[in-house]
Amino acid sequence: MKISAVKGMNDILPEQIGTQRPISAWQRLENACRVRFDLYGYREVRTPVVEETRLFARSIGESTDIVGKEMYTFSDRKGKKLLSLRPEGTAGVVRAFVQHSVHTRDPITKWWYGGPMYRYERVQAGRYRQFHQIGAEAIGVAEPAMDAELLVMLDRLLRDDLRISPLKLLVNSLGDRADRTAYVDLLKSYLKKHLDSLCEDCRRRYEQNPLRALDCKVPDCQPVLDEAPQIGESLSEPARRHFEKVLALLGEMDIELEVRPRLVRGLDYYNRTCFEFVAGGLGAHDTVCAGGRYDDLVGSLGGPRLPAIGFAMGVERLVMLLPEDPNLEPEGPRVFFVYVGEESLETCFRLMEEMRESGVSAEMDFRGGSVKSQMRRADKKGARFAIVIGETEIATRRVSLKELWREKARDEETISFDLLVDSVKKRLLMNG
RNA sequence: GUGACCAUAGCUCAAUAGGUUAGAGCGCUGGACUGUGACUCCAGAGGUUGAGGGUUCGAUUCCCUUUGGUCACCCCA
Repeated sequence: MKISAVKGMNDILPEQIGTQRPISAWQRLENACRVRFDLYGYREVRTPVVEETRLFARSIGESTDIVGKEMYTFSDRKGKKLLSLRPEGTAGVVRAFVQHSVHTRDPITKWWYGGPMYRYERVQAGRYRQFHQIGAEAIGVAEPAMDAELLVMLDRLLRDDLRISPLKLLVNSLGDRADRTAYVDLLKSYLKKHLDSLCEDCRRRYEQNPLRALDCKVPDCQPVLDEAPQIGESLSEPARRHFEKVLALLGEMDIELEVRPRLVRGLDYYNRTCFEFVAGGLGAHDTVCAGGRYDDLVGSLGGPRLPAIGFAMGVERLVMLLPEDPNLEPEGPRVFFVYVGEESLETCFRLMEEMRESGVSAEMDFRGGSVKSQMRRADKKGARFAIVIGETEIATRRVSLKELWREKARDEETISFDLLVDSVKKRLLMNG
């Protein structure tokens, strides 16, 4: 019986298989995030993969596709509670923040998180059922500088640290709740007049979520949408000033961006600033990072009425775009021991461990076989040195150190057992 | 939920019009060198042609069903 991984859930292997990047690419991305977030005062938080379903329903929105049809939901053994695999990270993080009354210790909380998320969707390029997000949330600051700092941090991370290119930052303001409801009314009455020139999907959106119609890609819809009222015109004075300040601060830092009046977000909780980083070369899903302000969410989950802003990055999408690492380390052992006969196995075993204890990676092939086949393996693993140990070496307590990689370098020098480790270390220090 | 395309060795792909024993490169194992890799040469292992059914003297090839994969729509990171 051959069992393979569940559809849409992928293995990440040490080496590259097909288009699936090796785990080293993931590690590079994760390390870059860790370093960058630390620089800006974000601390890591880890929350469970499973939460009560109501948490997601309340925060993400009952009417969203995510909650309506994409969650992995089940009842636990006792049957009382409905649980779900998390479809995104913010809800759980905010829940943890509220549950532990974190705001009582510090009025400002900056947290980052990462891990697998789950959505039951048809898989497609850049979209999986188990996928990974790395995100951050800054809770407690309403000032526009917070928005700007977050965007500067992301721009530096994506552009400078990860070298994602091409990359575009799109921003918009959704206004406050009242602005949004006023605008939705305005938009609806406009769309109503043009329903017959809109596509089928847009007519459905008109009923369900008019804002999403603005995102429509159907060419025939564009003329109508271009003429549609823009949310910018419906912003309250404070919301407008907030947005302008964000843009001013970003301009100050020479952050390149595009204001997209038609940019909206899929989750219900966003207000004011929202943004998206889009890259090329990913098929239909070019967004690698998205987020925005959610000033009402913490309060609505039973916590203090604190403003917040956050984002999430799609790890699979970013990893796919990560340029090859120019200075990739050879991952093989530095030293490979080759043994000839049972007695030399013991000697190799001991010397190999001595090598490792002093910090030099070493391996051997316990399966034995011919010296040739063991040497082949040493080469294949990318070892720097090979050491063959047989009867003569044991008798003289000396080994010859063969340097691989080099074409000629026949400098097989004999070294006594006692000096072996030091000698290898010295050579490693001398040239790489 | 809707639609399109694909499926042959571990990987990438061949196989004339439906024809005999399904091939190649890479990888793997071994040998040439009985204690020395990488280069070269030689050999070997590895296939229910995704699965099931049908048409046919004969199916990798044509038809149906099914499973899996890929991509797009919806939606989203």
